[in-house]
Amino acid sequence: MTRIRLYNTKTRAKEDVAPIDPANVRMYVCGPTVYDRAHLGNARPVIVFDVLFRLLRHVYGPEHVTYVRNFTDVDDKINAEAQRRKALGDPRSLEELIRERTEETIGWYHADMDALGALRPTLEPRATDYIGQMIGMIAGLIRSGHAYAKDGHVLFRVRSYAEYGRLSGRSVDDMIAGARVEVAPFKEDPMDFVLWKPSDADLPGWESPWGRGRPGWHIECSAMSEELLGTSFDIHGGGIDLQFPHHENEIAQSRCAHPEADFAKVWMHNEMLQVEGKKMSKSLGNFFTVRDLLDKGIPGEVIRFVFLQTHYSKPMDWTEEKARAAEATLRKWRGLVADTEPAPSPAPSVIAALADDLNTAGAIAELHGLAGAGDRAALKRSAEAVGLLTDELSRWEWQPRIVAATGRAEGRSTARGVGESRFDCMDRIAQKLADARTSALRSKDFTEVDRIKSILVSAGVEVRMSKEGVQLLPSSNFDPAKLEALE
RNA sequence: GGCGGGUUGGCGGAGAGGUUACGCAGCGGAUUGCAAAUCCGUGAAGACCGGUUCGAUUCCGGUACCCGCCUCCA
Repeated sequence: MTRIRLYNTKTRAKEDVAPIDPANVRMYVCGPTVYDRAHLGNARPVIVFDVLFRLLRHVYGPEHVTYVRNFTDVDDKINAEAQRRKALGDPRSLEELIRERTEETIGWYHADMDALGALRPTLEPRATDYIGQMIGMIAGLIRSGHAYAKDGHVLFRVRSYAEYGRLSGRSVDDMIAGARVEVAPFKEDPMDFVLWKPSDADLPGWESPWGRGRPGWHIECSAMSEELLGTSFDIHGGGIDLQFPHHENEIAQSRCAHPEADFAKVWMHNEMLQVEGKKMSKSLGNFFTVRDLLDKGIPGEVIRFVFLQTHYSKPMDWTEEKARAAEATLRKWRGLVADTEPAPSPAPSVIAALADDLNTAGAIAELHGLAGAGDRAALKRSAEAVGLLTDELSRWEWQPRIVAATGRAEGRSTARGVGESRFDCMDRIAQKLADARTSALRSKDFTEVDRIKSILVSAGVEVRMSKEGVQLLPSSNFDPAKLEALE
């Protein structure tokens, strides 16, 4: 069996993965707060842990891996959006507006992540469906002295957990010394964090022993992971920015609630995304969502490829240049594996790269090797192991056909599935160009051929002409409107 | 201020204490009405200063610069 090695943030070392129960390998990843479209940075953990999910399924069997990724659907930003809509005159109740907002955001999230070729996790719990478990866990922490209630709030007593700060390598005293937070009056200690907080009448709330209120952010993940994966499980993932305080707090809550258990054995953190060398932020004007890129015509598969080129533990830079290069490579590979039956299993070299702490860049290098060797079946199957060259992601590419100079069309044609209409004119124009070229080759007057070609190029269509015939390849920025002059 | 990550050829980006990463771009050639694509070939690196070693880009220490977290942003 393939030995998977992963870098464990908790021990700061690469370790062999030894599942608690190989018949049910369990992974939890912190999911999105569903208040708006996912931005490009949100895609990174999704793709990273999707590759790990695929690898675990490959090694332990698809039915022996449980992957949980939550939706945080109770949050002040969600409330703010709902209140904004209400202020704009929407007659519905706040609860209805919140429900609508989270429902539509979850729908967007699924659509966008599907477009990136990410498999859906085994379970996608919503925080609001686990309020009871959270209340139970908080009550237990109060009983054991790890938490206290004050003025409708419940706070975790950080000093009661000696190992607090272990994951992120911080000491409580250092943090207090450098802290910039003002201390709320209901806190015993500045480091204590909220488990439960009171809700006003105009905020969503649930009845609890401490009054009507809502849970703090950190308790959600502790309660859901325990309910769905147990008190000890194999892998916990998320962005490096969650390492502190979110993951530190999760560990404190869960280990204090269940001192006999380990909680997560391996902690994995992906590094952040940058855009053209800078942090993505609204103030820098380089903030964009996954949907923005898809709408610009950049295929999800291209986005995925760009992400996989950088190891998850390193900061990654998104650039237009990378997207262009990735698209060129994928075009080449897709041409190579078209109509190819995948090999029964991925190339061992690809699996070996992935098993070495998810070395996706190394895996892609191996794929280049397979492509260079012309091993189409292995390329297709191996690429699928990292979620590339899958049939689900093939829609972006128009499968070009060659219109021969003899006037007869050859080969397969048209895009598969959705989006076909965009390319409806392609065959007709290709034929027109092929005809013009046939007569030009006789008359030696290429004026008309060059005219058609330059219009196509300006519309974002690559034109290839050879003695086999004419081939048109619309690129991702193809604009059908610019072809009107040819109609 | 505290904690953490990074610095590899023109660009992107891996592994390995001694032997070609890989891709893109470039250059030379084949092919082509032009061009593209394709094919063949090819040069190019390891921030800086020390140390360990027969030998380090790879291990250790320091310096510089960049980035992130410490604020419910993945």
